Order: sequence, then C-alpha cells, then structure tokens
Amino acid sequence: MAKQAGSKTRSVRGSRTGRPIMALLDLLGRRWTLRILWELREQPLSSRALRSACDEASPTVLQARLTELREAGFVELGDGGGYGLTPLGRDLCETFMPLHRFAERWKNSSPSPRLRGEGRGEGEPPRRR
Amino acid sequence: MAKQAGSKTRSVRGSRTGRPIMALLDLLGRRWTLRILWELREQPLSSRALRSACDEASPTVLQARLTELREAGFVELGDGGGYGLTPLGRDLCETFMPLHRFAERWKNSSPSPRLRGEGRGEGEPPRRR
DNA sequence: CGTATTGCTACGATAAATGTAGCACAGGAA
DNA sequence: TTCCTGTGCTACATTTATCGTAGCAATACG
Repeated sequence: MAKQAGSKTRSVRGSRTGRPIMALLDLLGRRWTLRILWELREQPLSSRALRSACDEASPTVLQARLTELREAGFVELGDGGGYGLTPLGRDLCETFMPLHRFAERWKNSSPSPRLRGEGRGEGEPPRRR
Repeated sequence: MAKQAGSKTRSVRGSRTGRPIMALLDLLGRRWTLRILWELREQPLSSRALRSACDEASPTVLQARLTELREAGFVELGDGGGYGLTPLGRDLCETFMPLHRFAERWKNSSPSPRLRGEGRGEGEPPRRR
C-alpha cells in the first residue's frame, strides 16, 4: 500500500504527519469503523449481535475493526463477553453524534436528486472543458 | 460486493435501511473521504493540490471520492477550476470539526501505547478463553 | 508553435473486503 | 458424562477496492 507500514507505527494510513487528527480520520475512514461505533452507541453487543446490526458484514473485517478499535482504546470486550464502548469511545461517539441530525437535514435538502439514481445520468451538460 | 449496487440507488454500502445516517456513515467510511473534506475545510484546492495534501493518494480513488462527494452535494467544482465545499459540505465539515479537539485529547490519553507499535506484539496475555 | 497547467482516465499490480465454513471454549440442560 | 447452544475468533478462496504509473484532451500563457 505504500502508505503506512513504513516500519513501525503501522498506525494509520496516510497519517504519519504526526497530527493525531490524521490518524483518527484514517482509523474512522475504514470500512465499518464508523458503523461499529454507531451500533455500539447505546448498549454493548455480542460479536454476533454486532454482526447482525452491521448488515451481516463478514466477521473477518468486523474482527479486524474491533481489534483496531480496541487498540485505539475506543472499544473493550467486557469480561462477561460482548463489545462495548470505553468512556473514551463513548466520548468519541458523542463527538460525531451531530452527524445524525445532519444526515436528516441532508436527506431533505439534497440540492438535486443526487446520490441515488444511475451513476450520473445526463441531466447537466458537461461542466467546463 | 453484495452490498450496494442492488439496482438503483447504488447509494452507499450497508445502508439501504432508509436511514440517512447509514448512508452518511457509509459514504464517510470510504477511503480518503474524511480526509478530503478535511483538506478542503478552509479553502478550495485544485485536484492536484488536493492530491498533494492527501499524501499523494492515487488520482483514481481521489477522483472517485470527489465524484461521490459531488453527487452527495458536499463538494463542487467551481467554475474557475478547483474543488471546494458547498454550503452543505461546509456544514458537514463543521459537524465533525470537534473531532479535531477529540483527536488531541485522544493522543494524550491513550490508555496504553496503542495504535502505534507492532501489530499487537505480546505485551498482554490472551484475553479470556 | 512550445510549455505548463487543469480535470480526468486506463490499466496492471497489490491490498483489502466478502462469504462460507469451521474451530475451541464456556455454560446449561438431559 | 453427553448433547446442545452461544460465545469470540480464524482459514481460505473469491471478489472488490485501491494503488501507482502513465497518459489524455482542454485551456492558458508566452
């Protein structure tokens, strides 16, 4: 992948700049990461329950993300089984909780019938050039 | 991929539940998406400048993300060239701007030297089971 | 004309995700 | 004990996504 894996600090993708925001953006920008945090936002879930909540995502990735999130200190296993957010994780979750409200607003705004429908039909003439 | 691409609304991965938050989490959970929004947060950038800012990510993905973000209404091309956030995109960016502060806090907390260092060396005995 | 920028694309190589199957372990009946 | 069920977790072959390099057409300036 060229990025990351340089030597130590496999840490997170295009980060390496030292700025923690980059590491965080990278970690959260992996498949299912945001979703996992979202699904755990209210109560802990068993690995299987989490899988169900995540649209039956393959256990391989889920396990990988769970490990990353645990290493990051956002998620923990809970001695009785079941994954839950750590205090830090709960904190993070609340940080992007406003996204929920934004998402609702987004759906309604939708400046044009975008995001759904064929991959850019015609509709608008080529922009420039 | 099984997920998405069903028929219409190729929209976003494990979404389909109708809940816009899922679509949003999915869109943002793609590689470089968060990073792109972050890099555009202050001023518009040309495609090449954006590429530089994004650690020389390959133009293939960048272009793909840019297209998705434009379809979502978060980014626009700007008639003079250069990508910039739409009002909606600026709104979204501010929504997860607190992440910046959180990231700083995260770096300092770091309940153990996690996230960096070999992929889980030994360190701690197997957890359970 | 040449040169340099722009946004954007092709395409082979590589890394990551998917889907299915299954493991070892822990409890609770029977 | 044995059987059943649920847990966290892994193997592995297939499919997708991303990478990295190269290059295109269009625009602008000299």
